[in-house]
Amino acid sequence: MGGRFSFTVTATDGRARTGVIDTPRGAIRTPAFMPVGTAATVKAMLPESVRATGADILLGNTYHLMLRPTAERIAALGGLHRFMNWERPILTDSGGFQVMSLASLRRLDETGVRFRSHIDGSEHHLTPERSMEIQRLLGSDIVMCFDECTPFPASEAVARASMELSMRWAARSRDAFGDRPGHALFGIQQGSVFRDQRAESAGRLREIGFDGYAIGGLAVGEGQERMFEVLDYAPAMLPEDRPRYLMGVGKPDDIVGAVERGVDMMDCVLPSRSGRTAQGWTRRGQVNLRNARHRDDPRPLDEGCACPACRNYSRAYLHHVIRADEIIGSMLLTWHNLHYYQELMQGLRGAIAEGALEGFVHAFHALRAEGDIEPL
RNA sequence: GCGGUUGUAGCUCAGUCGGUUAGAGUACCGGCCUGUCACGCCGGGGGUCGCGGGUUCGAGUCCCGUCAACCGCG
Repeated sequence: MGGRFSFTVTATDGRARTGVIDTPRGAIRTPAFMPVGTAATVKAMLPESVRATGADILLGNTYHLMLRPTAERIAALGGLHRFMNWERPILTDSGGFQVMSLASLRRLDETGVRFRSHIDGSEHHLTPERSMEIQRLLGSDIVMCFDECTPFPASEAVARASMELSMRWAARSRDAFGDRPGHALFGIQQGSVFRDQRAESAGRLREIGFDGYAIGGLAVGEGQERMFEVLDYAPAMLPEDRPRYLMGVGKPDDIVGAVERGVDMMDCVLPSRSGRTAQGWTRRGQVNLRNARHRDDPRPLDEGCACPACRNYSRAYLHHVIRADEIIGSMLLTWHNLHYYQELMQGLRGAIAEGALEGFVHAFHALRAEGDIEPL
């Protein structure tokens, strides 16, 4: 697929930016929230429903798709977009997160990582070169460098060794990716919570040169305060004219804080996973639909929300189908959560465009401070 | 009427040779989830061991009686 990949900032407000990433598969409005579709599906959602929430781009995952159904099979079937019926942009993670999350199932050395499959025990050698190949076979629009997501807490020495390994892998990823018009390769900054390491990582990535730059190794247990401390300096270390992608974030207030600090893209499993574990995210905060107080409540989850779950169903119904473990419970709550996240992003984009971000953020926190609606 | 089996948490059950404050699953009440090993994980409340007597230092456990349910025979 020929064509362009470009990023245009259309407005700024403080450190925050809004704009658009153009790709041959369509535009991505920024700041963007990307729902996670690890195994070629945003769980409990049809792709057209995900699109209806306002998502411009989805995530897929190298590690999971490599194991099942395999990248070669997906390529033979016409690529990931066609396979999963999502024609818009897809960003694929490289497997770097699984280097951390599946630490007990893998062995790491300079060449890469050997994983023992959690599905059938088979062994897979994931290297920067193999990760690039898999992401090419999938047809990913935005390819992520193969890295190691540094766990938290990590000592300065451990964090440095991890960051330096990721930088060597970034160079190898760049070489292996080659020149693919219309497809982007993003580098990933590491360095844990150490400012000098973040700066060094950013410098090495800029030297290599990427189409976009991710901030990795955050939201891994350090807490919001320390994450924001890093975000107070990390984005400015990355090229201003390229998208900045904060990986794996987050809760709504994490997202707002990250956008205020200059982040353009984010992804998180939280709205979709929470949707399957009874947690609803609304303008008023987090609501556990399993709680008995919803049992007789005829009101919608969020009276101001236009999603199907809020338009057509009561809290009592959501409570019932979730408690009864009915599939539609996961469907409705996931739909709502993704809708709310996208509405939040739209609000942030609009506020930045109008130079009104401060007021928007103030209102965001004020409504949350009120808490959920009173019980009946 | 006779013989047998079974009565332990709301429900389904475990409980060794009689031995600490009687357990599990589920249900119930609540919490958690951040580049998805995830329809998952964690915590909490809840019992006059059918009832009454007896033996014993000590009984859910052994003995006697009794009530109930179920099975079989009349």
